[in-house]
Amino acid sequence: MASSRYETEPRSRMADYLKNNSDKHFTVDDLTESLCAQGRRVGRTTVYRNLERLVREGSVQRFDTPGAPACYQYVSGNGCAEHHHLHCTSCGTLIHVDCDYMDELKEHIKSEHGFAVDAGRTVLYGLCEKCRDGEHRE
Amino acid sequence: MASSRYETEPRSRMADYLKNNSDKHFTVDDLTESLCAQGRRVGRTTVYRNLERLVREGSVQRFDTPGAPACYQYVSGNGCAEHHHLHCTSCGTLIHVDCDYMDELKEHIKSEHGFAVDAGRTVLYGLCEKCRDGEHRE
DNA sequence: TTGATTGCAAACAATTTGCAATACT
DNA sequence: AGTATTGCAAATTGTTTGCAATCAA
Repeated sequence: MASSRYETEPRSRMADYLKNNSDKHFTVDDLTESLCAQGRRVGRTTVYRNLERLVREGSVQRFDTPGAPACYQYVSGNGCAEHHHLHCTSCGTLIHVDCDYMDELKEHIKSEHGFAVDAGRTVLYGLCEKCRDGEHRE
Repeated sequence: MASSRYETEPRSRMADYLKNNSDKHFTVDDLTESLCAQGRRVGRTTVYRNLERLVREGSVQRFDTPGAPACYQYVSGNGCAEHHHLHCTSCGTLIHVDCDYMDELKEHIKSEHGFAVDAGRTVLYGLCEKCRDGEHRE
């Protein structure tokens, strides 16, 4: 199941960086820039390819927001595939939700609507607390 | 609030077509082709622009699937902004879910997690009944 | 007639691919 | 040495924009 053959410097540096900043999410360009800022330069193509791989392996989640470039964020390996994610459309914050309600929901949708929700692929969009407050003030 | 000034033939034909096929979803190219097949040709740009407008006005919903072109589908004006949608990642079918469970969920997420889900923008991805059966047989 | 709409062609932006140079084991 | 990986440049793809011609009011 392991898809790596060689352990390369750019890839491990990418993985480390994402893991050490697991509270943030990055576009390919963000990441490329950050990695280059560490000293050795890394090509954008490589970042694309390794992110794709990390997503496939499950340690990184990809978020697609309509017009913008995709965002990537480290997810703590196990667990994230089962719970849902909330993504704030305003500030981009990602919230992990792991509670019974979600499980019940999944169960309900399966039994009542015959549909098997893929929690790992599903993101609920909306506004986080902070951004909702912000809107009021405007 | 009405954003139309002139009523044009391409636009009304588009709207009609979408409404008359509200059980299906279309990419810009699908739609352009179908409209051209009706006789008078319509430019892709026009389709883009009018879809954008219909989405803004709320009569059409837009779905973004990662790599693929966006899909558009007529939604019966009122109501669709409040309920959730299930999108089958295999066959592309769109299912409208309007039941108490979802409302409760929204309520729960708001009170427990401080997050206001935007149902209109949120799509739950997974497999519909038909496609799940299909997978078993393979 | 005035202003909105159309649609072509060109511009853009995100991502992918071909391929020679390079790094890993 | 042999194979995977890198990274540039070029190609693709979905979408947007400039602008002159056309259409609705």
